Amino acid sequence: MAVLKLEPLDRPEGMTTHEYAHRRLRQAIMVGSIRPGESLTIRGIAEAMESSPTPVREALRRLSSEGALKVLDNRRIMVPKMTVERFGELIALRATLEQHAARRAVGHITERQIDRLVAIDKAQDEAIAKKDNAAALLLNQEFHRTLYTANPDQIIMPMVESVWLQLGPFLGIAMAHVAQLYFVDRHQEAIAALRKRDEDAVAAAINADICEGIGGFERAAIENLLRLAGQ
Amino acid sequence: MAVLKLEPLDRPEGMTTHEYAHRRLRQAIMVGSIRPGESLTIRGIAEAMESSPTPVREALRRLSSEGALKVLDNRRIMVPKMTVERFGELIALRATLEQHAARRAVGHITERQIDRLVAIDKAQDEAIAKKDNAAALLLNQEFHRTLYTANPDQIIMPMVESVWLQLGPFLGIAMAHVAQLYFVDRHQEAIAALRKRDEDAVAAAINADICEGIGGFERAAIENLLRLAGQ
DNA sequence: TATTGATTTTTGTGATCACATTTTGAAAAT
DNA sequence: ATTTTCAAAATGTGATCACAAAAATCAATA
Repeated sequence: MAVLKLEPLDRPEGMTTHEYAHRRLRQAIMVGSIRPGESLTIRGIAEAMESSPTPVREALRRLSSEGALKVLDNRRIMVPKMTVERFGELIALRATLEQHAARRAVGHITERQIDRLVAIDKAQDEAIAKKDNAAALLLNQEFHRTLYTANPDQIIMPMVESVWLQLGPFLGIAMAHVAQLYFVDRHQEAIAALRKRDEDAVAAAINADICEGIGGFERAAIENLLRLAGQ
Repeated sequence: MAVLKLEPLDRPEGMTTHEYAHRRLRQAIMVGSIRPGESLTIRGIAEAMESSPTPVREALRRLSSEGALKVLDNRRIMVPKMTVERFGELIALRATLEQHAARRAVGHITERQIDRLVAIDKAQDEAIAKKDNAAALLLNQEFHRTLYTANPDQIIMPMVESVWLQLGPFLGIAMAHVAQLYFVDRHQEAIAALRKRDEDAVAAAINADICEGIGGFERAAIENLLRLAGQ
């Protein structure tokens, strides 16, 4: 059996086993440490995290509902393979979703929350300077999440996270094969637009942030990466 | 214990128990037959469908990941309550998601598939004429699903279904308190735009279809409905 | 050597059980 | 009548077991 490497995560008291399993698997998928196509076994995962099949199955069900995993006809479970077409769909959807989420947040976000965005952006820049890809990625996500959740009635966040999760394996491949991910972001542009409550400008900044960031990969570069990773 | 009424669904051979439980619960939520706020118990559901806690728990996990159910701090599970704000968010998100999905389908859909849309629309009109609300609702969903899934690489459909599911309970309330749901749709406009491969026109038709359909409820009417239902 | 066939192992699935926590309901006290 | 206390019932959770299906292994055959 393929040995599943699962980074141990800290487990807050009161967290259920299936929830913990969900978080650990999610994390592993997000950073691309589970190879697409590699089939996951319930017992294997349970053993790797020293628990039993029941909670692991629940975690797997959730992850498949979140689009992070695919159940085959054999009832086998795997990380979906990435294709150029799927990648294009994911980026386009991400742009649409996050522009919508940003627009819907403009009317709710407070100056205090915008200050927090500034702080997160600063921390991300520092992580980039230190060439800490993983930290930069996490801070980038936190920036976007903080913006979108400023809307208290927001219901889109799980969908945004789903897209991030489906993009995760590709990022993992990219980080493994590209010496250094060069980050470009339009966060300051977004912040300025937020201060002015300019909804269109916020949406434009978010759109550019996505399209020039991860979405900026050329088709040839994507094909190359996928080939390198043996997809 | 509150007796849970679960409409028996036909179960194709080979369908697992948790999958069957998922479908039955989903159906019940979609038509609003589970009151928001009513707490669901695993054992109660298992008993109602003559199975055991394990597969029911898996179904509940999936449904909560799909936004159809909410887990409270008590670990109790319930259908989320509807508010005017949430309703507004759901409609706005639905419009954005489905316009995107429609745009992404225009380049892929075949004339044959458009013919199928025509047939579905005709069937829906007949259901409306017969005042069969449930059938009309299902056919309306089939129309939209058929359009969006014309794109073979589409990844948005689960999200669209999630919004439908979250809107479901409200529809249930509306159908229970309004004598007759009057359906307005822009399907023929969408079909004409599809034949012309006019992406903007397709998106406009879908947007109008949503905003003038379920989204057309006035704020006062929504508040009234929610109050009637004792939310 | 490649291929078929049978046997063994692995795997997904769902029922059951034990345990801890929560909820409930009745009795007692204020 | 209201609140508090405490025991009983209900509930979520996770480990274990049995069963069937799928996969893998290996021997026999072409």
